[in-house]
Amino acid sequence: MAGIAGSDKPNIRQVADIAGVSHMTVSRVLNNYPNIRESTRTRVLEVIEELNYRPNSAARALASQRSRRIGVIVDSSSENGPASTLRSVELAARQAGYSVSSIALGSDVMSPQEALEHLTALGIDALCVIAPRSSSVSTLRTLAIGVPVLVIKADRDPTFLTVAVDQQQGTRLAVDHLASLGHRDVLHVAGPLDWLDARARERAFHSRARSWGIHERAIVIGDWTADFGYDFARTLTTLPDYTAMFVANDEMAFGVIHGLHENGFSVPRDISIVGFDDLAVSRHFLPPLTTVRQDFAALGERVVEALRAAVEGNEVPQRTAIPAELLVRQSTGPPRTT
Amino acid sequence: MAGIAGSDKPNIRQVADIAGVSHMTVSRVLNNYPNIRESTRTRVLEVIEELNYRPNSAARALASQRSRRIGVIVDSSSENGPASTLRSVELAARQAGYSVSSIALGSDVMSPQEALEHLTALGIDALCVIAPRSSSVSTLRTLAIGVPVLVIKADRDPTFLTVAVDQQQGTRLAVDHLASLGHRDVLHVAGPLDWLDARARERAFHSRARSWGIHERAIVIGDWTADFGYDFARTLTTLPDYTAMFVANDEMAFGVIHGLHENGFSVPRDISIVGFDDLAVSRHFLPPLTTVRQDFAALGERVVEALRAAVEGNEVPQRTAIPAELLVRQSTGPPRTT
DNA sequence: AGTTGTCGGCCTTGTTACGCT
DNA sequence: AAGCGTAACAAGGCCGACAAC
Repeated sequence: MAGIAGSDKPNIRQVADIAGVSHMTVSRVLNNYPNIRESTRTRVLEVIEELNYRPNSAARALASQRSRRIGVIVDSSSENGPASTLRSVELAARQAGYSVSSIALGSDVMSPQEALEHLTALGIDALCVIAPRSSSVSTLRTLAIGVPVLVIKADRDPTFLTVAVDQQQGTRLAVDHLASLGHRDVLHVAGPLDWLDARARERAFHSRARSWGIHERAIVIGDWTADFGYDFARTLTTLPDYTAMFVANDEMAFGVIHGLHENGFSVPRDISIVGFDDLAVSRHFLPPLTTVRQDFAALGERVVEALRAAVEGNEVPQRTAIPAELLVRQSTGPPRTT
Repeated sequence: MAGIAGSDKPNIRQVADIAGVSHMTVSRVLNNYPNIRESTRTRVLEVIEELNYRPNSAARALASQRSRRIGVIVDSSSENGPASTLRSVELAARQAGYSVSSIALGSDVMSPQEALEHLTALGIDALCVIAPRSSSVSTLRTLAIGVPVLVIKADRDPTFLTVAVDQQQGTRLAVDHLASLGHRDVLHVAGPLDWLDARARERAFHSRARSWGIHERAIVIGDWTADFGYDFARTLTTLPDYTAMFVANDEMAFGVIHGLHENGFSVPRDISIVGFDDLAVSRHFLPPLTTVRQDFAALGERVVEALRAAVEGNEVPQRTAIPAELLVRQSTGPPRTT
């Protein structure tokens, strides 16, 4: 088309013809087989460069029965955690030569089964499940999948590989921070308890609170949204008997602070607040939010490492925990002295 | 393997054998060809159901030279706008029977060329470019791509299809709001001007400000981050001679409010702030942020509609603009009277 | 007689082109 | 002409055969 003949996409045999070898030699060069003479390899690579040849991934997937694709099922992809995790998985996957196809569950009309259908129809070598509710995990447990499955969750699992940020340790950081400021009456605003992360934080909160002798009380169960936090805080018409809150994510924490403020209370003077996530805006909230940061980039890398090992038949780390980090800002202070 | 013979994935010929037809008939049933007797179609569909047969997408892509995949290049995928757009494109694509492969530009070591390389190596039927800088668009303009390309940007383009939220109209809403509150001295805090959206908002701001007789002044050019907004606001040790700011995105607006607050100024009493995006937390910021909302869901649908039409050879809408919406909250009020 | 390097043929699964009733 | 079939093809990978050193 462009004057020069053969501007169509070259295939492996054209490369072979020009290099004066068989198509299999080209294939071996491409796949780094050992038994190729150096001069042959160079010649082939030159022709590949010259023609700007790129192997056709569909043909490759068909012949090798390997798609080099990782399927990702992501629950509530609009939440910060899941979204960040997904992006980090995508990045790590690409760097490992894999592509990613993701399907969002949650608000869509999309069950785990359907999502899995879509992905297996696409042809995936491995499956990663992000930020799942326990119900999603249960469903997946009943399904025959045929490829390695990794679930991003904190607890060890008999069926799946797991990788996660250490929710327990992150929660400990938060509770220890409050306790060392002197708080002995702390409310936990949890996420929906069918979410594994929410459950893990809730359990860890109770356990750590107990060991500090923090007054045990009923927790509040939210839905991750700032709206919930706001509505809840607006119900507090008088100062409650606790002096701090450990809120399961930053968004709810924002809502809580907003609601408290509208009711005439001040953070941290009247109540201290610790969040979880460290959103980009958290340090610019009024007041800047003390929160627990999760290293999603590391998470994505561990995920891809593990799945890749599983796919390629190498030694697989059965479970990986990534440490969390506490960022102390201005939403926490000593308890009020009334 | 599992006792029953043939627990492996069935292929089209096995379906054909059991249904007593040729594999071509099965193919025709799958692709809704017209000339198939109803009874044959039913029989084939029954066998497909029974075997739980799913066509192999790699084989399909190889034979048909169509991957039913849309490649997406997304600039700064961590920003809210791009991220939301990407998710909406993914959703719309899946509903249209397409899959999506996305590559993030920006902080990564990844040029538009490389991204395009990756995607074309994967085999895509169409390309969508999200939230691009003008430099990315220029680069792409020089590249022969071979598939329909849609760029999400506000201006018409000779080379590419375009779809976008109407930045000009959205900006008008913001400026009109401030003007009708009485503001005649407004500062624009822009995004990086090599970003098409930032540039569009800046142009629209100037044009609309002029028609209201708003005092012309140098704009401030930021980088979309809350950190920038904060640093800028901290430089304002005394009240400036303007009474309102139109900030090009909510994140910077958060930073600005934070910085103003630390300098002892109050929003909106001393200065009114309008943002752009409507993040989930914007309504819970202190004060809740007046902002311009973009309908990303509609955006994704239009994108996929247009690309699909282009791929399948139907009538293509060359350019689509989606209206924006102003949300008036509490970060804006009448100008201070000093 | 072994290694090392290369070749041709057949395989993957579905679609396109054409042809026969 | 509606309804279906056969052959060729898409772009690679696997494997046995065989030549060269």
